[in-house]
Amino acid sequence: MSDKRQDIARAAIEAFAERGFHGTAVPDIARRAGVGAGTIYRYFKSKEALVNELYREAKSALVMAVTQGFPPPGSSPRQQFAELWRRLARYVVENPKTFKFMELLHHAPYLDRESLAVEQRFFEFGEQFFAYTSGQQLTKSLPPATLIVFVWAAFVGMIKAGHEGRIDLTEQTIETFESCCWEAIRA
Amino acid sequence: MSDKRQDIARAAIEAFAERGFHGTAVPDIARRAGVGAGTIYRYFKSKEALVNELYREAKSALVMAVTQGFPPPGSSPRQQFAELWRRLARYVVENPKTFKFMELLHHAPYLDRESLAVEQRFFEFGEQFFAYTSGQQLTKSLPPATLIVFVWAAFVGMIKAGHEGRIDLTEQTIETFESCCWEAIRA
Amino acid sequence: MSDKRQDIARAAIEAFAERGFHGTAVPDIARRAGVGAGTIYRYFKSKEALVNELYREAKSALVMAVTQGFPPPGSSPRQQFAELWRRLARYVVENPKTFKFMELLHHAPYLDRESLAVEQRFFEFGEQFFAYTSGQQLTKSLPPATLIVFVWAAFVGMIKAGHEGRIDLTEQTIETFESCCWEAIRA
Amino acid sequence: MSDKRQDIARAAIEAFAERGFHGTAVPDIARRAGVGAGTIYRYFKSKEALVNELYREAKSALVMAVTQGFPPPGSSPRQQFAELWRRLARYVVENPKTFKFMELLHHAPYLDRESLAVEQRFFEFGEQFFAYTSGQQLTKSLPPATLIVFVWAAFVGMIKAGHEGRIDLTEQTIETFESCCWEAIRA
DNA sequence: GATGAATGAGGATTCATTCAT
DNA sequence: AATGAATGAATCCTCATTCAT
Repeated sequence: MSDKRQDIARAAIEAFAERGFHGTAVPDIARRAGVGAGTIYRYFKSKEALVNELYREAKSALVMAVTQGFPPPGSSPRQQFAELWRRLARYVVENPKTFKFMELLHHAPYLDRESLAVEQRFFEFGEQFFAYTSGQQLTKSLPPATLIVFVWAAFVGMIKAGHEGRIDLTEQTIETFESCCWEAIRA
Repeated sequence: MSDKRQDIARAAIEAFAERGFHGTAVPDIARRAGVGAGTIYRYFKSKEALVNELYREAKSALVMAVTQGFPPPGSSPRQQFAELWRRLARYVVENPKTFKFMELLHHAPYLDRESLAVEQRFFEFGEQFFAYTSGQQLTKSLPPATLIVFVWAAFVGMIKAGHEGRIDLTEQTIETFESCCWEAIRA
Repeated sequence: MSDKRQDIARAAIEAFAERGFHGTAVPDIARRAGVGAGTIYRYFKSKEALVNELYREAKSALVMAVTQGFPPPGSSPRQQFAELWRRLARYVVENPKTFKFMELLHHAPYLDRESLAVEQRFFEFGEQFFAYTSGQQLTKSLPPATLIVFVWAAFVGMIKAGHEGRIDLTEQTIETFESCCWEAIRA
Repeated sequence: MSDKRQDIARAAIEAFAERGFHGTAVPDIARRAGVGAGTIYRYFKSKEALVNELYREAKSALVMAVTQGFPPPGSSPRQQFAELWRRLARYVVENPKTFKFMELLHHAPYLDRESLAVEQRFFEFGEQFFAYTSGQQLTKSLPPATLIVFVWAAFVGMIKAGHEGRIDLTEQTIETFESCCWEAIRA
């Protein structure tokens, strides 16, 4: 008993991650998903709607994975930062295609307002965290936006380099990047 | 006396930067360049050849801008790092479309072996620098690849955040990121 | 207890009348009829079979409405002509969609032999009437086919003009057209 | 030296006349015209634009054929009516496909405002004529719209019957219909 | 050399029809 | 009997590439 919507979503994310939005043909997605081309249109209004729905779902899942039960009670901000990094890494290592998909589509012109709003909420969560740590003089007194940009940049770069084979995404490496990152932003 | 190849290259880079490879039509490039569609094929064998040549040229120009007359004689490694960061930033601020183009195309499946080789040389230059600084115990004793990945990640993330309006790409911000970055990697 | 075949027939006639044969999708008909798409194929072999059956039924109903109990005993040919005109008009005013449907499909390439035969019988009835009136020297000594063509043309044009809002289909107008028509063909 | 736009127009009119708008595939038109499918889109923005442009051109040509140098100087209204009828018939006999095309498309939902405006001007010309003749008490004192509707109905019905093989479109028949028509509307 | 009209393969999407439930 | 999800052929349209001028 297969869930066709699920099959299509998975196939589409893989295909988009590999070849981009315009580089991916709807019939290719259908073939990968093991469904007829027309079937995709029973679940998604159009190719654009498909990519937007998947983007929102992926981004929301990432936010969920990171924020669910966060912060762990009794943890220090430094520990919380480490926890965030670990959660992000775990999600991405477990869903490499989904992450590539999100990064490739990031800020693409075919993302609609709603998709961008989900993206925005993701950053706001980070900003709130750093607004707090900077208030506590644990991190540099820089705009929270600057801090989250730096941290996210380092994280994304690490993952991409891993996917490109430039570095090995071992737990060790991931921790190394995390501690570099903290040293970059700590007060 | 206009140089048509130059016109085409500029137009193509802009178009690719805005809409990606598959999202850009060759006739659109021709129109932007003010030439006939057929003319593009006098200078480039195909759309793929075009994008690959442009990618190599752009990456090479970036390498040139960064490595020309580097390191400044009598400068310390710390000063050299700052100089590298400044040169990268200057190039990117002066050629925003070209940078977007490079980042968008980065590791795309239509880049050929030769283009990837240019990319590789770019990273090798960074690795050599960090091999030296780490040898001097100025930067962490991590694989040079790890350091260059971190630094490049921070740089790219900063520029992209600037393009997306998430932060302001003032000299001040650029310097801030630079010093954060150094703190992240210094021994 | 709804008669599904009836529902489908009504829905199909309306849809075909509005958008034509090729412009109407079978699932649209199903939705309008309040049945599943597959159900249509329990009652009709195919879309073509559907349109042909409906066409024959509609044309037959029109013939019925006109010829049932015709001619009224003791009526003069002139009165009979008026009666025919009135019956046609009544049928059409009461079944506007059906008339539009018939006219739109008239002589379309997907009408099969049997449907055209029903069409043919309709004209033959008219020809017989005019063969008689011409024999009586009440109408012009023209081929009956010519007379029926003229009369039917005027009738159809009147109705269509009414549907298009070019004239008002009042009883008055209908009578006016009838008397013009008679003057056109009377001896 | 063939004019491709002309080829496409002719082919499209024939195809639309035979199978209707939705029943005609763009590649079919291309094949008939002896051009590539893509070529059609160099001359017409879309299938809808194509049908609308052709409709306007056809209707305008018909108006031209009828109104050019009309009325003949020194002719009586009765003669003028005959002349109109003759001109219409000549145009239609010489351009049978174009006439079928116009009639099939008449008041179709894909005709745009501009196309309907051309249609409107056609009827207005007729109304003006009958406003004059009725003013002269030569034709019945009925609304000009009613008269033009009647006459146009008879004309169209005659032509269609001819195309369907129901009557022969000889000069004789055409004249017969004309005189019937006049008798129908004369005062 | 330069052009841009022409092409047709390939793209997104629709829809008549089937069939498992 | 009735359904409507699933299909894939066929639709309209785009675009990389060619070639006559």
